[in-house]
Amino acid sequence: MDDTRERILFSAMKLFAEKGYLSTSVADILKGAGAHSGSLYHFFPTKQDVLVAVLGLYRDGIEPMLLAPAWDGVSDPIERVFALLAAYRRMLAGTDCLYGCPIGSLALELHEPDPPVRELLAVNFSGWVAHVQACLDQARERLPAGTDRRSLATFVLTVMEGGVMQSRTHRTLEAFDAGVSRLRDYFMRLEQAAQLERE
Amino acid sequence: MDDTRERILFSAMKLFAEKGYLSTSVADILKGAGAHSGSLYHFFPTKQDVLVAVLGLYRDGIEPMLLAPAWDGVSDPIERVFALLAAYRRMLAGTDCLYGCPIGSLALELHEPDPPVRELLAVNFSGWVAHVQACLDQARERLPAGTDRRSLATFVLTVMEGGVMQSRTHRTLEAFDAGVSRLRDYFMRLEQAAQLERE
DNA sequence: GGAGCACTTGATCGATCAATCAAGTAATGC
DNA sequence: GCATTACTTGATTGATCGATCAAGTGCTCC
Repeated sequence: MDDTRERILFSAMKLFAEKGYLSTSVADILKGAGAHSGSLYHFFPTKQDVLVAVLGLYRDGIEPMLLAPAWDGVSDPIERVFALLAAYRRMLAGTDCLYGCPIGSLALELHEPDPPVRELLAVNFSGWVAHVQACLDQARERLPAGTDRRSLATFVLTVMEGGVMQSRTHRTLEAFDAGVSRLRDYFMRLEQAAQLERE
Repeated sequence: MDDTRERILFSAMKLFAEKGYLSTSVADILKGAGAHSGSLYHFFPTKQDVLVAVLGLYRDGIEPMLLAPAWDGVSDPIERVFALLAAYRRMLAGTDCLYGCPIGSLALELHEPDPPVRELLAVNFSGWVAHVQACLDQARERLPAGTDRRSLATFVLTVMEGGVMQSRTHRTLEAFDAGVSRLRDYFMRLEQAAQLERE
């Protein structure tokens, strides 16, 4: 079959998200893919190259797999930011707070990742932040003058990842919801301040 | 010697923070401690029990090892919150953004930790949040009436952990600093709002 | 001084790991 | 119809893992 490479890739993606990179053995990946070790090593020089390919899938999937469904029917740029956070909340809620953001998990699991891996983790974060910043840029006039929108977009990712981490640990949505509520409050105050500026 | 147990414990603490739990072998711990496997297994039934003991050290060390030095000479309760964040910033800066919060790293590395481990991770987070909330309670009158101070304290940990994660990945303090700046801005606006309320 | 206990030493175990490789199959190009 | 290339199969390798254990050391208490 021609799709062996893809079956291996998606099996690895699933397992890395569920059990992490180190706890997933090559044998696990092969079992999930219905393939044999020779096939995996035909397509990928090492296990780490499988990870690199998986991180590439995430990078390329941000728009079509994550943002498109999350933003379906949501046009307001600031609401889109919170719709994205709501998508992560659904992921947490749908897995009893077991799985949140696979990139964040891998980023902290791999303490000193080889350059290509760290690069791809960083690219995934940057891509996410860039899309959020595009929303903020669109809502530029609703934010106080001089707002550092790149910094604010980074902050949104910070709140998401920090919330996911705590919610996974406590197995409760409380920390994630607290983060989103506080971010809501912050945005509300920013919009209020911008409103006052305009008067 | 009587301190073998302690040497093992502190060697494990150091290595878990540097390389994570899974990437640290029992042999690594023994080498760092100058001990032999029989000694380790005399004091701890399994490697996981070493982790449990290390997490206990962190839990008991929050006040004397983390807060006391961070808050030395800082009495204002809200400044204490940011002094704590500054301590983490120093940790990041002093290690080229390699090491941030060991609890956060372990929390995301161990995807489905055994109950005692997850419990101790959660207890560490809760203890940290409780101390921050104590600061906020002290500054109660400087915050808007009805502010959920527990939620706000959780938010502070969220910002710290999310910032550390990104800064470690990018090997840059930018994301961490962005988070702290935004949190500063948020607190400033909260204090302003409380000020207006009082008039 | 001897029994009992706490702890150390280090060889060793079976399991599991990522990775290799020779042999085999099937499709393509000429 | 033959050679070439792409891919599959699965046994196997050596390394490393957490954990065990029998033997030994040295202290304490009576």
